[in-house]
Formats: sequence, structure tokens, C-alpha cells
Amino acid sequence: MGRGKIEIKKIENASNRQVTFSKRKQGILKKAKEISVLCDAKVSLILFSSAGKMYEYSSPSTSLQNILAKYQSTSGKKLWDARHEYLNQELERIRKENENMDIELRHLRGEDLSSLSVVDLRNLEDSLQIGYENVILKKTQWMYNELERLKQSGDAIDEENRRLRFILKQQDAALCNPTEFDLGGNKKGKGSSSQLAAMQPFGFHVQHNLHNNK
Amino acid sequence: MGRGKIEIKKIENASNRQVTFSKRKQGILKKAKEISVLCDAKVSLILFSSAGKMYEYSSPSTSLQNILAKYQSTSGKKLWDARHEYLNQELERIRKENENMDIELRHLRGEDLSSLSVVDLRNLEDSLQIGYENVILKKTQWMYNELERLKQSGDAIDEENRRLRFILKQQDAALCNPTEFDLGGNKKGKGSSSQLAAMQPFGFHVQHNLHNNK
DNA sequence: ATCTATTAATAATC
DNA sequence: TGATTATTAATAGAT
Repeated sequence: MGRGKIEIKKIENASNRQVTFSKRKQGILKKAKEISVLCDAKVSLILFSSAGKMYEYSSPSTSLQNILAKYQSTSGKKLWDARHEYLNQELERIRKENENMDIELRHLRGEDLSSLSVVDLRNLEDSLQIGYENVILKKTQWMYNELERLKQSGDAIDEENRRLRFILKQQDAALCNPTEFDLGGNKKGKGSSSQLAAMQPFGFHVQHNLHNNK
Repeated sequence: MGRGKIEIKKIENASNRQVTFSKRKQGILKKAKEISVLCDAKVSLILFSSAGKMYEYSSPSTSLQNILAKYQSTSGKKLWDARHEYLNQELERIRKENENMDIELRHLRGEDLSSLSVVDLRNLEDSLQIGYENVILKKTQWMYNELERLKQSGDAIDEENRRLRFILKQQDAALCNPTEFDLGGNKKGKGSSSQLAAMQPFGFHVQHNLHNNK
């Protein structure tokens, strides 16, 4: 029905597919209504477009729930019992996973060690060492970056400083008044080092002597 | 479509109604297949005749269960009961908990540190130190216990040794034969120390100098 | 069930 | 999108 016959296979052009879906959706929903009225049938129709939009029809005076309940008792297939089963299993699985993780976390925090064998303790020790070293590495990296950033900002401040001194000297010369301001004796990097101290919320804490007995 | 137009209202003649249901059922099932193929749509169609016979169509590669799950999440309507709601929520909650633990574990192993702030890094560092110290403490404790145990077992061996020597001496005396066996010159603790060495699968590894910069 | 006159659905086009 | 229309598809009623 239409200007030409079409083959029943996926319409590749997404736009055409969408248009066809829209038209046929209208058609099938109408058919669903008609059969339910004409034949006093219970009908449930759910459609999802390829874009994920949902459309549904449920025959009047019968909710989808009722139809599904009837579906289950008629077909013998379990819909929510199966779903229920799945959820329970999944929950059980994840709970176990969770417990294992919790134990591992406690061990890494040095708690509940009594149940561990010496070999376990030794592995834990290694794991903690590796973790510690990685953290220190990361922190050191961050500090280098920060220092670099502050050094550059310090350079900019020095530059500004020199510019200001130059302007002052020019002004002095222009006024023929040989006043000398001591601007605090700024040397390259001094501004930045005080800034750095202010930004550090902690001591350096770098300890790379973990392997001394290995 | 047909020899005459019909009004869409319940067909009172049961026989005609059944015939019409049969014909239209065929038609709507075909339409359902067609739209699912042509438009790559997910379709679920369930039909009950007034006589209670059931017919269904589910688009391939999507079970009715999947469609219903999607129906629920899309429409927000609940198809199954409060128990399921609870299971779903619980699952969601535990999954989240799980993810958090996983992240924490990775951090403690020194992985995925890039997202952390310096303060986080510092806390991680402390946590690792504390964990490490606790593990070392536990291991040291274990070793002391082991030493004590071996010492006592050594004592027992010495005791046994003395008993054997005494018996031999008595036998010698009884035989009036003054033979002297050197039983290996066992002194208290010698047996136990070699046993200890055999039982230790590793070096001592005790490192209590973690706080030297604190 | 099968047939077929008719209506309904819709593919192509605008 | 929305409307039009030439065609095909579905089906009501008859057999």
C-alpha cells in the first residue's frame, strides 16, 4: 500500500525510517484499538522507536499490570519472578564483592590484621609500600609544578619591579631630585618564596628511604 | 476495507467476533513484525481473545522482560511490586558504595591519583603510613610469638635430650660398659635456632623509621 | 478456508 | 513536520 511496494527490511535512511515509524505507529495503534473494541480483546502494545521514544496502548479497563499478570498465568513464563530472581542474585553477588573490598580496605588501613598469615602480612606490606611511593611521587610532581608556576610568577613580579624602579628613576631625573627609594631590596625569587610558604598547608613530608632493608 | 464499511464497536455475534479476531490478529501481528523490522523498533504485543486465548509478539533480540524493564524506566510506571522497588534501590545503593570503595582501593594502591588534590594526597599518605605501621607491628608481634614458641620447643628438645642421655648412662652403667656417645654436642637453643631459620620465608623487614621527617 | 469487492493504510512526493 | 494521492494491503462479507 503506497506508491510502490517495499521490501520488509530495515530502512537504512534514518530520516525515512523515522517517518515510516511515525506513520506505521499510528496505524498499528489504531489497529490495536480496533481489535480490542470489535472483538472485545485484551491488548497490550508497547513500541520503542529506534531513537528510544516509547508509545503504548492498553485496552481500556485493563491495565498493563493486569495483562501481564494474565500473560504470566497463561504462558507460564515468569516476568517479574525472573526479574526478582535476577535482582536477588545480583544483590548477593555485589554484597559479597563489597565485603571483600571492605576487608581489603581495612587491611590496608592496618585494621583486623589478626586473621592474616605472615605471607599475607608481607604482601600487604609490599602493597602499602608501593602505594605510598606512588602517592609521594605524585605529590612531589605536584610540588615541582607548583614551584615552577611560582617561579614564573616571581619572574613576572621581578619584571614589574624593575619597570617600576625604572619609572621612578626617570621621575627622579625629571624632577632633578636624587631621592632613592629602597623598595625592600627585592631580588629575583624572593617574592615567590614567601608566596610558596603561604601556599603550603604542610611540611614537605618526602621520605624515600622505605627500601633501606630490602 | 472489506465488502462494506463497519462501525468500530463490539461485534455482538460471537462467531463473527471470533472470525474477525482471528483475521485482525493475523494482520496486527504482521504489522508488529513489519514495523520492528522496517524501523528497527522494539515492539511488544500481547493479545487475549474474548475466549481467553493468548497471542504475542516480541521483536527479535528483545525479550518481553527487556521491553518491560525499558517500559518501566521510560514511563516511570511501576509494573512490579514494592519488593522490586526495594531491590532496585538497594542494588543501586550498593553499586554506588562499591564504586566508592573501588576508588579508595585504587588510591591506596597508588593508582588513579591524578584526580586528587594535594590535601587528598596528604591524607592518603598519612593513611598509608598508619596502615604500614600497623602491619609492621603485627608482623613483629608474630615473630616474637614464633621465637617464643621455638624457644620453648627447643627447651623441650633439650629436656628430651637430657632424658635420653640419662637413660643411656643408666644403660651403660647397667652393662658395665663405659662407652660415651657424643650426641652432637647439643646445647640449649641450638636445635631451635636452626628450626627458626627454616621457618622464616623472608628477611625481617622491620622498618620503624617512617616518621623521621615528621 | 478461500475468494474478492471494498475500504484502509501508507510510500512517494510535494 | 503536514497534506496529498497513487498504490498496495487488509479485510468484511459471501461462498
